[in-house]
Amino acid sequence: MSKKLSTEAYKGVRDFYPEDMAVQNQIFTIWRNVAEKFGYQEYNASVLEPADLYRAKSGEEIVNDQTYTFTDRGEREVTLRPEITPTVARMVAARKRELGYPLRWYSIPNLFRYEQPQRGRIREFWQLNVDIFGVDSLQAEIETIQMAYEITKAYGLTDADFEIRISSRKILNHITQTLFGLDFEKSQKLLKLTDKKNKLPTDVFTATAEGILGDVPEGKKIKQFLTLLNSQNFEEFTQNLQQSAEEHEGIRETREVLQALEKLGITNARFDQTLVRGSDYYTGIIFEVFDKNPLNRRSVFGGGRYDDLLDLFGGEKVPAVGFGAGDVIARDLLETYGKIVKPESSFPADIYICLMNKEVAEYAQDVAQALRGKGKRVALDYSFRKIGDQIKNANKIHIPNIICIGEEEVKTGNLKIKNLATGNEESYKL
RNA sequence: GUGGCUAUGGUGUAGCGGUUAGCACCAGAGUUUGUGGAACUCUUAGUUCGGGUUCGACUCCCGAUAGCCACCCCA
Repeated sequence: MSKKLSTEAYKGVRDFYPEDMAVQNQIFTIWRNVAEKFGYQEYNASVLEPADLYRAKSGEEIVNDQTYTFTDRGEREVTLRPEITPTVARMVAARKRELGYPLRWYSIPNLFRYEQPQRGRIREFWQLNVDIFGVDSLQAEIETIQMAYEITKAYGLTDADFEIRISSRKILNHITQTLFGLDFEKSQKLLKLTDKKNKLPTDVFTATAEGILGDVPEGKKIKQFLTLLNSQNFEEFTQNLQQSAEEHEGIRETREVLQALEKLGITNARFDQTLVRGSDYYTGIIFEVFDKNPLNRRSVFGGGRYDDLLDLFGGEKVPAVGFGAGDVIARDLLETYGKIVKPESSFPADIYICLMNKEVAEYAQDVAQALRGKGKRVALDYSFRKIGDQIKNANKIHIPNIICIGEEEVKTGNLKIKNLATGNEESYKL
């Protein structure tokens, strides 16, 4: 024999044994139920996309370092999709004129990212993506946030376990560009820093911000910046923003969303000026669902408005709002909050037919087929072992009822369906 | 990409510079049992891989690989 093959899965990807698949299906069911409850249609696409699709939006560096990209035999550069938003944007743009708006679409794609695996981050994962196209108004944001809220509740979290953080790119850009007069590049830098505020020591954060703002002599900007970031709530923030605050679009929108959510009974939404999100394509409201449990402390959902993304494909604008939710964190949450459905309750079959010897095989097949005709799921044991061993096997693979077939049953046609858990017997005649 | 920790039968683990590498579960064989999630007996199977130090390495050192954690990044 030559070198033995490893039984391990490829780095950063998972095998789904039946018990893992059961959990995966449980998660997908939660996602599908909520998406369809809100009238969303499912779509999908190939995992392969031309590399240019991601270069256009994310830049060369991200494509080279963080995706699986290769050259095919026709010299085309191909990437395993690291997200599906560019794909859905492409699909919508391709049929822009013939699709009816508002367009509500969802998908559960597997995505690939070439990263160092760690808790909550692996190389292949599944993600629910929900997008609504063609809605200018804030109703789109409100609706998708409501969906994120419902899914989080379905994971088993209570309102106190998580919070919905809401921010606005319009406000953030207003601060960096209008208020502080930063150019695009510096603005991006400051926003990235803002996103990390809670992770960095205060003095490091302040020093770095000062460097970007570059007003060392007076220090007026940095003072104002810190005041804004340290605002305890939305009202305090708007007051600190002063002058044009009331008229500013971002402020108005954020207030409207917060109020609408409260009216819907969603009380754990709050404004968070340090929420930025990595993606450059967001144009308005952005939001995240955040688990407050110290075990997770991670973003469960993230999304926002991206009105300009479809411009990449030319033609007129299509406004869009969407969010994504990963299966890895969903699994962690279901585990944390004890919502995993035990595999014992998901039987592969209803009835297990135990054969005493080879002679009864044909008869047993007939019985099985008759029961299947009545909508029962039936599996047979072909080992012809001792009846005790066959029952043991039925228990191991979680089949609740058995029928034993030997010479006597074939002769008389009297069958007994026995429930292994309760011991109850039910007569059955073929 | 960088750093820290880890790696023992299929699974979970114990242990040691010289041991027949121990235990539990699982699996397999057999005995008993026509209805029981059974009992009893026996068996198989392991030091991740590649170097080095040593009389001798599962044990110590280096490298690779994989896992966990953190950084980076996070679409």
